Amino acid sequence: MSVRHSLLAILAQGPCYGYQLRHEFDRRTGSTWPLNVGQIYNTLERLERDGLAVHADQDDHGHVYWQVTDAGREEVATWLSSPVVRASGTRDELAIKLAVAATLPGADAASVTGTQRAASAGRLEDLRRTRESAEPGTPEGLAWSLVVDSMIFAAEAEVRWLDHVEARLREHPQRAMALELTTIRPKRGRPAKAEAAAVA
Amino acid sequence: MSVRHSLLAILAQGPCYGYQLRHEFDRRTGSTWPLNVGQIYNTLERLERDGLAVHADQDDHGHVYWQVTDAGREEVATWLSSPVVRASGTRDELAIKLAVAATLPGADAASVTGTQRAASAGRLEDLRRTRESAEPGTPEGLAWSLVVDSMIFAAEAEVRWLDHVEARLREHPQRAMALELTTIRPKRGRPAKAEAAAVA
DNA sequence: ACAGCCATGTAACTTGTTACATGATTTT
DNA sequence: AAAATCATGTAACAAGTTACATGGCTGT
Repeated sequence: MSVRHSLLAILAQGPCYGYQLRHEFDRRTGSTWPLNVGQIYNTLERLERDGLAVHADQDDHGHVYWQVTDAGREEVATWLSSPVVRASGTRDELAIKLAVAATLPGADAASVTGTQRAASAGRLEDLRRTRESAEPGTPEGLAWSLVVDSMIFAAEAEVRWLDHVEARLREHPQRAMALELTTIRPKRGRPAKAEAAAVA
Repeated sequence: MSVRHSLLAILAQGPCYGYQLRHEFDRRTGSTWPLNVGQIYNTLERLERDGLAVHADQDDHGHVYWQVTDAGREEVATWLSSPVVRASGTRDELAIKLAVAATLPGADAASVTGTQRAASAGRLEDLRRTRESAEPGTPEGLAWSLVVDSMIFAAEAEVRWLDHVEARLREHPQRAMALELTTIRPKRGRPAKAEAAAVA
């Protein structure tokens, strides 16, 4: 919901037209996650469907402007005043992957962590190098550096966790974590529908 | 794609039926992100559609078994041997939100970071308390502790980043980061379609 | 008898995302 | 004249997610 909410929040600053919204989003997020233009128009239509935004008048140039509604403004206020909750609902792809790989008798968890560690460490280096080339003065530069920093902090945590996992894997051989497939509750001799049908 | 891939990877250990797959996924991820049963059947159908899994025979109990195909096995191998790339494509909800909030003249970025910091720190405490209650011996406990640790590491990084952002916000008043809405490239006097139509 | 789990499935819906069509205007 | 950018939109799809319908079996 972050794209949707972001666009709505920008719109709450004043009426915008579609293309402009992309521009605003892109420079605010440091062009880190560029938005496909089509998505803007989709999102605007969905915002309208949900009563959070409406069409406004066109300007001299024929730009199709959009405006936030009262409900939309409320939605933005709620969004800004409530934390992003990472608890449940947000699945961590990497954590899932490693948990599954580590408990899979047929997989080599150590090689998974190895590959991932190399990739994450490489990415971290890239990010740090990128970080140097920040233009400190401009507002765009400030916003951009915050975004890059968030990625750096996350990548550092990822690498630390991977080291931690590798240590655990060294302590316990994978055999200690592997989970065989289980039949949920083996009930022998239960006459099943299919069997019954075959008998009949 | 993590759910899809996880289910396929579990399936690659041996034929499973739907309900069993949920069980396997849940215990491997420490029941941290419980899976709605319906999603299993959806995913299985989609895997079949994509040629990665097929129906197998039913057993005595009438369980509908599924089997991985060669293409599916290949897919699993590729998944396990390639890193999760967090670079582009993966949007960080919190980073987006803060970047947008910080550059919005009408928003109070400091209160956003404050709320989020409190929430994240609270969550971190919960996680650490949860961590204590790990059953160390069992394979399930080992896998579960890895998942919890990943969340702890991530939450720590989040709190650290938020502190970092708050420091930056204190250095620069929000005015220094705020971005006014811009007209992309103001072109005066351009005869627009709408205007031309109105004139005609 | 009844609650609850096991088990399969279907239908609908959400956000995010891309590919494409279309045309005006600007730059080279 | 051609290429690039501005601008609006449409159509389709992916993955995830939920709600619901439908049964059989199990323990109390």
